[in-house]
Amino acid sequence: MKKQPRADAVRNRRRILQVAHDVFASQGPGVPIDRIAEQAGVGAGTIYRHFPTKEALLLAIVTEGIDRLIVWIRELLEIDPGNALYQFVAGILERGAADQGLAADLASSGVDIDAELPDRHRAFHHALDNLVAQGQRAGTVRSDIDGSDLKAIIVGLQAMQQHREAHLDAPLKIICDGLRPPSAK
Amino acid sequence: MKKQPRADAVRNRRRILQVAHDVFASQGPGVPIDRIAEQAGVGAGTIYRHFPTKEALLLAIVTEGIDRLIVWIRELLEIDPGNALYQFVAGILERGAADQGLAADLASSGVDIDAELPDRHRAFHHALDNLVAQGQRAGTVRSDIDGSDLKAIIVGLQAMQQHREAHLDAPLKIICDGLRPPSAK
Amino acid sequence: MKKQPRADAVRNRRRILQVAHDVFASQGPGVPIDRIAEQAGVGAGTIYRHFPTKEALLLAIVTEGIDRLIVWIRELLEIDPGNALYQFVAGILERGAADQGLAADLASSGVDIDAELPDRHRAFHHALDNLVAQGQRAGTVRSDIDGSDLKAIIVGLQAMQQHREAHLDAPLKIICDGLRPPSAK
Amino acid sequence: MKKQPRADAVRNRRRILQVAHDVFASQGPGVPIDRIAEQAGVGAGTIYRHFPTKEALLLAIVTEGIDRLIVWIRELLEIDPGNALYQFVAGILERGAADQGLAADLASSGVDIDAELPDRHRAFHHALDNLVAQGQRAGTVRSDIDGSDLKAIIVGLQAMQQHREAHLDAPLKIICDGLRPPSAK
DNA sequence: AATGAATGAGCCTTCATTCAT
DNA sequence: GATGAATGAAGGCTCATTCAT
Repeated sequence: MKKQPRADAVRNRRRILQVAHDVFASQGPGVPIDRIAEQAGVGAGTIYRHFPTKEALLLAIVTEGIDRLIVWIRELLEIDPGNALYQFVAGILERGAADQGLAADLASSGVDIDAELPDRHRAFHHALDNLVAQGQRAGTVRSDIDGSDLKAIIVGLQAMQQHREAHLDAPLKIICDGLRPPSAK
Repeated sequence: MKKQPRADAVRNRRRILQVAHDVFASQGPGVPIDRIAEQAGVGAGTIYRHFPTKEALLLAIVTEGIDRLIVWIRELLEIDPGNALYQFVAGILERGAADQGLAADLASSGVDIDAELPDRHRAFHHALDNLVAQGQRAGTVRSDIDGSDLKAIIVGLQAMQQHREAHLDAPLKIICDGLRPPSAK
Repeated sequence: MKKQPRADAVRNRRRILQVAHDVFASQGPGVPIDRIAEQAGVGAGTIYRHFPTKEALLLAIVTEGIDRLIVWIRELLEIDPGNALYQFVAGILERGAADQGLAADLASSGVDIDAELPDRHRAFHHALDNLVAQGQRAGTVRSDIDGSDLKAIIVGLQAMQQHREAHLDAPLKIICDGLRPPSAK
Repeated sequence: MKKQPRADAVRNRRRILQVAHDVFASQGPGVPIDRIAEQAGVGAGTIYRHFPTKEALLLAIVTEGIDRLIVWIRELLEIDPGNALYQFVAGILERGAADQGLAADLASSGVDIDAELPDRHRAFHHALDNLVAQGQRAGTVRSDIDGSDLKAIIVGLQAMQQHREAHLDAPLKIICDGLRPPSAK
């Protein structure tokens, strides 16, 4: 039987993930591991005990981000299936979209997230398909798109959010309007 | 009177810019200068003769990209002011708009393009304002947006194009529809 | 409370300082860091862990050298204030005063030691002033000079020692005789 | 029979020597050849046509400096053999001692001038021997020194001059007094 | 388990020297 | 002969990763 991990080890792992998340989100994936260790108040070696590689750490963070998104989508759908997609899209721009700015950076640095995390990939796409489908069922979303298209839109939104120079209210409106069925405008 | 640069130097400079463009576009700004030198068939020193810094090389490439976009916008406006914006948006997704994918990478690696290239920044924004305004004058573009909003959209489009997993026809349609005036849908 | 540094780190730091001292003294400050690392049996990175910059390493060495000189002056003054200056001057030529030969090299390579190490500068000048003043009080040193003049003399002596082709007995005698008060010759 | 060198070639050679002299004297021997070329208004290749190596250029400069010193010594001896040495020593500190600061730098960078320029070495030592001997004959210089000792003194003076922080009047007095015969003080 | 020192490959950049124009 | 572009070998420094403590 697997030994229970020590309490402090668990605490360290969480702390590292949180700190790494913040640091990477604010300074990009280029930050040295040592800086994260310092911020987290642990030794560099400790990080490597929990994550075999810097890339593994990054993937862990992205995984958490995706999981959060999936949960969030589920919540939104439970409350208001017809508007869930619009709330989701707006939310991406408002809050922790930084999570996934990381994803973009990672991607552009040659890491193929979908290949590294096939299960999350599937789960995420499933959630997105759902999000779109329920909106279509409610008649609030145009019928000629699916989850993949939404994925692309999300990627775009995250890029906007990362390089934003000003308010993104108008771009958001453009996207939302574009997502509605022809009759609804 | 300043002597004109030597023919071979000019050729090399062009070759370096082209190769660097391709390499950076496909592998991000992290690629070592040596790799570009190798690809271009020149010594690393030669690159540094033409560009004092790796960053300078990157900026030169981005500058060229922006200039091309500006020219392109002008051409589109001359031919068909009402649809120019839509052709532009579609074109970004089609052709190797990786020019600016670079810009995004650069930005995320800490270089502030707008600050480094203030004149291009202005010129580009001017062109975008124009693109939007003429569309609005023709009645083909919604009236509550301006060039800044288009800039954000472009950033998003480029991100989509860079991380594309599948066709982007639907996302493009979404954006274009969203850009049209309410009545036009 | 700050943890005390690890034993091996301390050992390495000392070893690096010693090796660097010798190597720089014998080959000038131009030697690559890698060579010092090699000589010291450590990786280049280890040197940079202890000294953030090559220049910092050089300054650390010079600092140690100056400190040694200051201590030495104090000792000489305690034993025989009247002759301390002469013993000091002679000692510079005898022992491996290459400490400061380094200083000269450094200076000629654009590093302003006095500006980088203002406290050592002051302390050293203070010691030199003392050395001269006590000799003057004892009547063994001419009265129209001060510590600054001695500093210049030392610089000269070190240069002689570094470029020496033959015995320096006579030059030393010249200097010592020149330092005595008129009556004493 | 050897072709006459072209007039412009001669002019270039002189110009390079002069510029290189000034630049090296003021910025040390570390300055890139290209900078000298630029200052001299010639291409880097031109320097290499005249001097096979950077070191060769440095040696040429030093050679000229030594030759100037030799001539100067001869002149001083013709005018006032008894005081020539003192005028020489004082002159080193006043004027173009920078010539030879170079020599010191060169030496510390591993070039053995005496070995590279054996004839100048001999000639210079001969001149120094003369300078001392004639002073001794006139009774103005102590009898227990020779040209080699003076060489060391010169090396020291040049070092002083290069690192001077303040007036060198006192150090000069010290040296001169030390050079006089016991009775003369 | 944690620590943080050590490692060493790799990157950007410089510059003496060569060579095509 | 002159030019200045091209070369490529180093050098300083960083940082992911390993390992002794």
